[in-house]
Amino acid sequence: MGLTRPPRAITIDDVADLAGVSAKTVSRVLNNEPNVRPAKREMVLNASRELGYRPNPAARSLAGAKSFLIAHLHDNPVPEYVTAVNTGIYEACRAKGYFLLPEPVDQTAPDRLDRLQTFLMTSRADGVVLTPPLCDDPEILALLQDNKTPYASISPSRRPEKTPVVRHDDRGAAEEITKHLIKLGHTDIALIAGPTGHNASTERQMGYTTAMKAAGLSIDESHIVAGDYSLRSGLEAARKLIALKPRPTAIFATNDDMAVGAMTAIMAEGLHIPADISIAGYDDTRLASAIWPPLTTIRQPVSDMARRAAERLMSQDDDDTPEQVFTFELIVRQSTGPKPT
Amino acid sequence: MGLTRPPRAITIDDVADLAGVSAKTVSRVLNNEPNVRPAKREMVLNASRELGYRPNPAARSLAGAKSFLIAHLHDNPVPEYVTAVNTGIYEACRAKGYFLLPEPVDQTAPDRLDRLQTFLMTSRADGVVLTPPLCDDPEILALLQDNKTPYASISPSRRPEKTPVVRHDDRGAAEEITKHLIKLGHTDIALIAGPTGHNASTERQMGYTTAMKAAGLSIDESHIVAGDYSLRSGLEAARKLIALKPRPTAIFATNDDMAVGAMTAIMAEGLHIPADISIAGYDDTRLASAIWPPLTTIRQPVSDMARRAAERLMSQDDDDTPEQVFTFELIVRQSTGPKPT
DNA sequence: CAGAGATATGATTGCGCTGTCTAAAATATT
DNA sequence: AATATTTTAGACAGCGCAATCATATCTCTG
Repeated sequence: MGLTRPPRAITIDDVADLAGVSAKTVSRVLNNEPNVRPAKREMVLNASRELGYRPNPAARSLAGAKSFLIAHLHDNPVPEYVTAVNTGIYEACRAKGYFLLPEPVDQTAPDRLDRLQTFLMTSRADGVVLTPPLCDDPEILALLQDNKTPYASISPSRRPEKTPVVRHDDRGAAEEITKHLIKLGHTDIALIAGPTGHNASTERQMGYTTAMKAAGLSIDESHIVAGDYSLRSGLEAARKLIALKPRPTAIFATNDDMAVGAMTAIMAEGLHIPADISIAGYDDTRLASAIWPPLTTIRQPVSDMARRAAERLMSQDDDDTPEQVFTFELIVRQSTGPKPT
Repeated sequence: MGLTRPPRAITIDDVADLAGVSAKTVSRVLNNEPNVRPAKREMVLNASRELGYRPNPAARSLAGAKSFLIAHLHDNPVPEYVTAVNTGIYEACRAKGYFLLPEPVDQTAPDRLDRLQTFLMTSRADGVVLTPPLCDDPEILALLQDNKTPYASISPSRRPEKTPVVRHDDRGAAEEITKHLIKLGHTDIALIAGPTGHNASTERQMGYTTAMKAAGLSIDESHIVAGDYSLRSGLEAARKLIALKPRPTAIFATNDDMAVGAMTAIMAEGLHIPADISIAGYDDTRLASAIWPPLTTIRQPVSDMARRAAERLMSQDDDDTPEQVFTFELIVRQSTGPKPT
């Protein structure tokens, strides 16, 4: 074993020799540079294919002053979200011959800036993708600018100037799912809100309010209960809501975890979903489709957004549309149904 | 802005000049090579610190024929697991100046080997960490060997020879959690098993059987229901179990998702946990501590195992202990209680 | 069909670091 | 004290590629 392997990796010169051209021409072809006649281009491509040539990334980086690395700076407790973002960036990178370098950042750590600085210098990443809450950290943004490292933000609260931003329409989505409940005949619709101060949380609550007002429905103060995005908080919020008289016939929880918590509380009470109460969530997590009944929810295209963010970082063309808003998807499943008669 | 930044990055020669030594000596110091007098070592370290020098990774790779990259090949649908493994590898890498390169592999894709080959050649990763099910794919293992890429496996079914392996004691853990239920007085203990053919699943079932037999308890055939690790399957399995007469007073589900599904079914039936039925899970996912009542479960130190796997890949010392077994942790929460009287 | 202009190709250099080899300094040995 | 041995330090080359610039080839124009 091993004897069949070449002792030395194939270099650009090997390809050049086989194709009968200079190394520079091979380089031009493989980097899609102009000024190569089609005939030679073909020869190079054939030779390259025949030898199974792969450029040495270290050499490319050193000579070209590019690392072909896109970093993903993240500090989000939800593995599902992080993974989805990773996936999107990965796909964009793969398509362009880049690599994804995930880098966790502890936003509460006092030395986070030092560590980030070290990371940027040692990795030499060509660009970084920022997810909440890091994309709202002014010190981190400043550090990136000082380092002249391009960055793109996913769903930031404030929009940094002149940098690519992708987001999705939280408010519109919340409005849409509330409308869905209204269409089913519900009028007493409760909201389990997210933590205050959280941007998406505020937006989602506003969407709910907008839809209710647009339908001419009054919003009872007691129908809005705050949670903290945890399953437990959803459970407790639902308990309060169930106790109300008259009882709301539908609950919109602003994330899936809280919705599932609410479902647990409701079922524990001997009530049925959606016969007695409809439940809607937000995020379309794995849980939403796993639980029974499966949850009506909103899917935001996290991976798509991340892919786009990475693409904008890698593309040459300057920012034409600096902010890009992605559409959501209302996913109707069995947890919502007509208002009980 | 930007004018304060140096136009050129700091090189090893800058450090060498400031320290009054040769570049090679700086290199020796920074790579912890021997044969540098303490005095000079200090000077180099000071100069390096003063300039904030960071070696250029591309140059290091090119000259040293090492990429300082550890890849994580994964094909697991559970984001939590993937993230935990990533975290462990990341930490090990960070400590040694390496970087983590995650690479999803679609085991069902017909071109998976080509893609993997390309990945190995283009990334030049120094080593890869394999997680199930990839670590049991003979073709992938062969490909890695052909490429002379060192690899370490986490919880493989079969143990590849002469390669580092880390695992945890599935059987022992299942035995332990079953014993926990027995100690609480339960005798009719049901099992929601995992998919057949899955190694961990088999082991966990064996642990259950062992504990039951050791306690002199008979295992009713009807008390063992197969699931597929999905929440839904746990729900359905629990429905069957609840319908039994006499009803089991405890259920051990071989993963948390199925346990939560079972809890949903039980509560929907108007039964109480753990007053009427105790539930135990496995894996200590985020869900386990989020749900109410929180789930008694087993925590396997996934991140620790991954960290160790990566460390073994990076360490020079040849495999002393080729297989390393990690201990589990029984986490007792409120979902299990004494047998109802 | 000659010369200007455009396009295509190659020779050379250097990116920043580490491996190898050799020379100098320190230490050990007789 | 002189030599042998080991340790420490530096000179130099080269990793594989892309940028630069020089040269060769081609196309167009009058």
